[in-house]
Amino acid sequence: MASLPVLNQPPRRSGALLDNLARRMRLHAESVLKPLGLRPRHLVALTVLRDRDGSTQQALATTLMMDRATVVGLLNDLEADALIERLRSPEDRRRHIVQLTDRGARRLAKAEFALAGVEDEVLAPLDARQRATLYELLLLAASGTVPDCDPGDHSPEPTC
Amino acid sequence: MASLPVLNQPPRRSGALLDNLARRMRLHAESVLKPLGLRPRHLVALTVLRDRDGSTQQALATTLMMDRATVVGLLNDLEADALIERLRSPEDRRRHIVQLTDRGARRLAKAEFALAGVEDEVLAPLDARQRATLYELLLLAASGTVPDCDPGDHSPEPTC
DNA sequence: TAATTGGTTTGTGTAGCGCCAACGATTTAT
DNA sequence: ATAAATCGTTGGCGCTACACAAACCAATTA
Repeated sequence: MASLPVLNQPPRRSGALLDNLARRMRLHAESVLKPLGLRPRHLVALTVLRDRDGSTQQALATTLMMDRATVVGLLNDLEADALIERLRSPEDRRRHIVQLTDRGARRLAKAEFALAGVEDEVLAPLDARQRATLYELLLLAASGTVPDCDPGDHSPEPTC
Repeated sequence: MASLPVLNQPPRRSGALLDNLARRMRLHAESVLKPLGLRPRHLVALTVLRDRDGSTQQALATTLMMDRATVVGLLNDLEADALIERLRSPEDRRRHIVQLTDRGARRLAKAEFALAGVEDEVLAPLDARQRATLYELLLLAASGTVPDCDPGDHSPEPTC
């Protein structure tokens, strides 16, 4: 043991703050999303689908850590709006392959664009670089991967 | 506009990821917190109180962005367990000053310690430094200071 | 005295989700 | 061929958490 003098402090878990921040974001997001026919839950699914397109529903449930039944309901909503498609897998015809449609991608982009104000309000104390860092940390934590390391990389360490 | 070539990409809002991550954390945290007689919502309040001890309930509601009535319920739970105290403010005896008790601080530390496993699971892809960064960003965003706004201002427009 | 404010209680409504059970369709194991 | 397991689907039950509104007391301010 060499150099970690951080034993006296309480651990300072992020869970609670995460909870609070998510609630606040959600609260404001709802009204912004409503004109687009979306609810926060849908945005979660779409966001994941953008990076994990062509997933099985099962795989989706695993990534999202959600019950299968819940995912089904989610996808029903999205499919009813033609934002995603369900295709039968050729290899195993029990499976459904979930595909983001063009319409879905466009809607997602539109929603994210519309959410600028919400983020500005909730993440007000954070400057642009801090927000970028936050996003990267969240993405890393959520999916374990950084899809494409873009040039605007502000992460504190060279993960990519 | 000088050096950021990031205009073609979708905005990549953090909201959805925040939502998902918070849900996952919460899901695991519930079972860990139950033996301690706490629920996630309580931990949120305690965590904020650690940094904003001696706040008015109104101030608490503002920082947490919660309805006053909801905060009352929260504090009722905590006070029933002697984790916080409500003291009348000497200056304005209408107000209640919320104070974290020793018991409350100890309970919070205990809870955070117990949540180590949960965070390890949910934030697995993040190393210690990244987690620290995440916590700092979350805390900054959460307790983000409405200092210039005079306390009497409840108007819906964020003019300040 | 009247109006306002901080906190409290109660009730109504909603969103989101976990969990379980049952079912068709399909695949795999025996 | 028959049985078992798997994927998606539907429906139902229950729970947490919260917003919102109304009405109230106590204390402060006009």
